[in-house]
Amino acid sequence: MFALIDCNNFYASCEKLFRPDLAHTPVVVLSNNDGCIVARSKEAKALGFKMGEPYFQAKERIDRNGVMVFSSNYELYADISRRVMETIESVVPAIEIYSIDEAFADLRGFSDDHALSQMGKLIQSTVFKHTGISVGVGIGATKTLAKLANHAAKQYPKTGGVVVLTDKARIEKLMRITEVGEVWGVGRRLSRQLTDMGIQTVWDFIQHDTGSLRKQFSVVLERTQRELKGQACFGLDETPATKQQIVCSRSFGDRITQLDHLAQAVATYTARACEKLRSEAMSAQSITVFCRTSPFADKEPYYSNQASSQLSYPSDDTAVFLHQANELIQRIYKPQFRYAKAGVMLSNFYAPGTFQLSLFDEQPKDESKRKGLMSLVDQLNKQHKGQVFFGCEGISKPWAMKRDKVSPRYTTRWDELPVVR
DNA sequence: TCTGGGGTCCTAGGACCC
DNA sequence: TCTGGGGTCCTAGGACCC
Repeated sequence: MFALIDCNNFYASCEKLFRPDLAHTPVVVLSNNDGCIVARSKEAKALGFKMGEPYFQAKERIDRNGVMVFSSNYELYADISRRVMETIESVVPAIEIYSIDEAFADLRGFSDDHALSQMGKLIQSTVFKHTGISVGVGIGATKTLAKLANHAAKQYPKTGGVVVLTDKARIEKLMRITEVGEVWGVGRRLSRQLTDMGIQTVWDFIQHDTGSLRKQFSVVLERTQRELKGQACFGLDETPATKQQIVCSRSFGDRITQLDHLAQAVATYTARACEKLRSEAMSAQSITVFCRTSPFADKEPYYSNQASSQLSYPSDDTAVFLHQANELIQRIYKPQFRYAKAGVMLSNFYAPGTFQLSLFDEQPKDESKRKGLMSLVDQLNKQHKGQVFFGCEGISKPWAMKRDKVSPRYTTRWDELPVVR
């Protein structure tokens, strides 16, 4: 048995946590650069604001309806997420953290519906008591069924936010009224293709012949169908797999035209990507740099390009990658464009000591001094982000992203603690 | 004027090996 | 007349997730 625990309107709920005055106010949270709406409180949902809606298009309706707007504050959300996950972990035998606001739990050994339902309610009330965040809990024989149950828990308030999906008749009833596009693993594209084939509901979908489903689509969709029929294809991953790539990219607050600004931005992203790399205790051999103009500006020409390079042996040294990144951005920069976004991708990872040199490779230099320097830089920046940085990252950063409406980092900065009067 | 960021997995096809 | 079979590795592209 699996449970899927999902925080309700997570980012919006985090913002409300320290603002009791906003308890019944509609709240939306914007993506990086204050671009799109990425989270909505239930009041904002009721007003019809959509996920992914561009802020500038919604702004007039936001003002008119007295909606409170926040820039995203990931430092806050990550800390609240950690508290939620730790609480769930203290109640259930094992969990897999699936995203910042979701976790699967293993409920093996719980025999009857009543016990499962009690467990779901216990998770819900404990998380709320410890963190102030409300969650929905869906329980089923497979992960995909737990997801479906969770969807029902959110959709139907009468459930109280906890749904146990084990009873055959109940499963059929739910599947007959749920569109196939709601299923975990069926996105926009597949959903349209399936509807075109006459498969509208989840129930239609599980009646379809498994073999032909695999032939026409892929093994991925076959597994999804099997999971919905109660055959578990996915287990609980308690230890997160080691990353295979690290990406750091941002849209700019203002368009960039100058090469030195673009190079500064790329250097900043490179430094951040290397920091993440070291926190994974990995080294990378490849780096890709990309930049592009806005795909939405139809009055100006579109340009997008990328370039990669390979080190002769893997590294986790920021200076090594900064050098590469600078060469790469010089290669793809063209002066006549207004750049909207750039990014850096690290790949080809090796754990320490696992890289195989070839007969004619030079022995890598002794890097222990560099390692010490990098770990010191990481330590200092952990205490206070941006405390130490490379000069090529720039100082004034005129291209930095917009976050005009960011709330205090209430739980992770001494000077931003909430004040009670 | 203004449209996010960071990931994973699978498949098909090409290059190459014996 | 007759033109193999079996395999790996890599990459690009497409789908999905939050």
